[in-house]
Amino acid sequence: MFRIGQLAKQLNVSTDTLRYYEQQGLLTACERSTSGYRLYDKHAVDRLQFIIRAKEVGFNLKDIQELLSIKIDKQHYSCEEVKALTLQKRDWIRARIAQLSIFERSLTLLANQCCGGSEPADTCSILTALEDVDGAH
Amino acid sequence: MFRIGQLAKQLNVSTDTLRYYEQQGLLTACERSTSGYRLYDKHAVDRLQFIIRAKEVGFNLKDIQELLSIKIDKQHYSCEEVKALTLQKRDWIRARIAQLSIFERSLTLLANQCCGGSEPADTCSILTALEDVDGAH
DNA sequence: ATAAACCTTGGAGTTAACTCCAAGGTCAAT
DNA sequence: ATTGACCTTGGAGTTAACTCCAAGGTTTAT
Ligand SMILES: [Zn+2]
Ligand SMILES: [Zn+2]
Ligand SMILES: [Zn+2]
Ligand SMILES: [Zn+2]
Repeated sequence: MFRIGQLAKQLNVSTDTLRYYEQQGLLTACERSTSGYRLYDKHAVDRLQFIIRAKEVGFNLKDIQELLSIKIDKQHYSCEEVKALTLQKRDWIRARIAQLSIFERSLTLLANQCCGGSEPADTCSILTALEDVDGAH
Repeated sequence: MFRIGQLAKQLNVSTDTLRYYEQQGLLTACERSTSGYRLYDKHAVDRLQFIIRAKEVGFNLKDIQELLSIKIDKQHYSCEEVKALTLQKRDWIRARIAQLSIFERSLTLLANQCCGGSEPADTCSILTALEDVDGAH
């Protein structure tokens, strides 16, 4: 049994983060000391590790809540559901990437057309492209 | 001269958004009617159009503030500065894409390893990959 | 005994870009 | 004269995941 600071240090998160996770229902201390200190055991470490890993692959805390409730009751969930969650998140990320890629291309195009010189920006093609009504979209 | 609702409708934004832009110093009404109504002219349309275009290529409102202050005083800025802003934003977007791509690959890998069947998730490879201490990173 | 390091709670602040609301004033038409 | 559409302000709420703070209680070491 160890206290919040020790768990935090062990997995390199802040104690504030751990209290936040508890508040979000992700990771509750299994016990409290007589003075009210949170006490954790090895299972808590595993659970926190799971949370951290899930974050590393792109799940948000809401996703992770779902994953955790599946994890503690695997019999009552199917591979199908877990995979669906994973693919759904992947698709969301793909959509976000697609949007950002459009931005990236637009900005690259704009930058390529600008001379980047030190003369006044009077005729800067970036500015005129953003101004002009007939800007090709 | 027209009022906020007409400008909003013309460029398909909400009046709340326009008031927000004013509060952020992006677009101020050139005049107020005797009763306090915001009044805009053609220049305001151009300016709002500029803001919208800049958003469409990925600039945020803070970037756009900078672009606008360059735009209204082009003599005192160089192409170099405008291009730098553009490239800087592009690089930021590239970094974000890179992070998301890592997520995307991780999730795809996880999904590929899971059978996705309707049997219980007892041995689901996605869950075990997130649990196992020796998970290859 | 006392200082340092740790813990508690509740609540506010952060970022971005809005969005919504309440309470009230204005304007055009019927 | 009264409806309805429009406008004003100020302020709160939204999302995500923390982060920071204050005021106080606990533990450990010297
Ligand atoms: Zn140039
Ligand atoms: Zn230029
Ligand atoms: Zn399976
Ligand atoms: Zn599976």
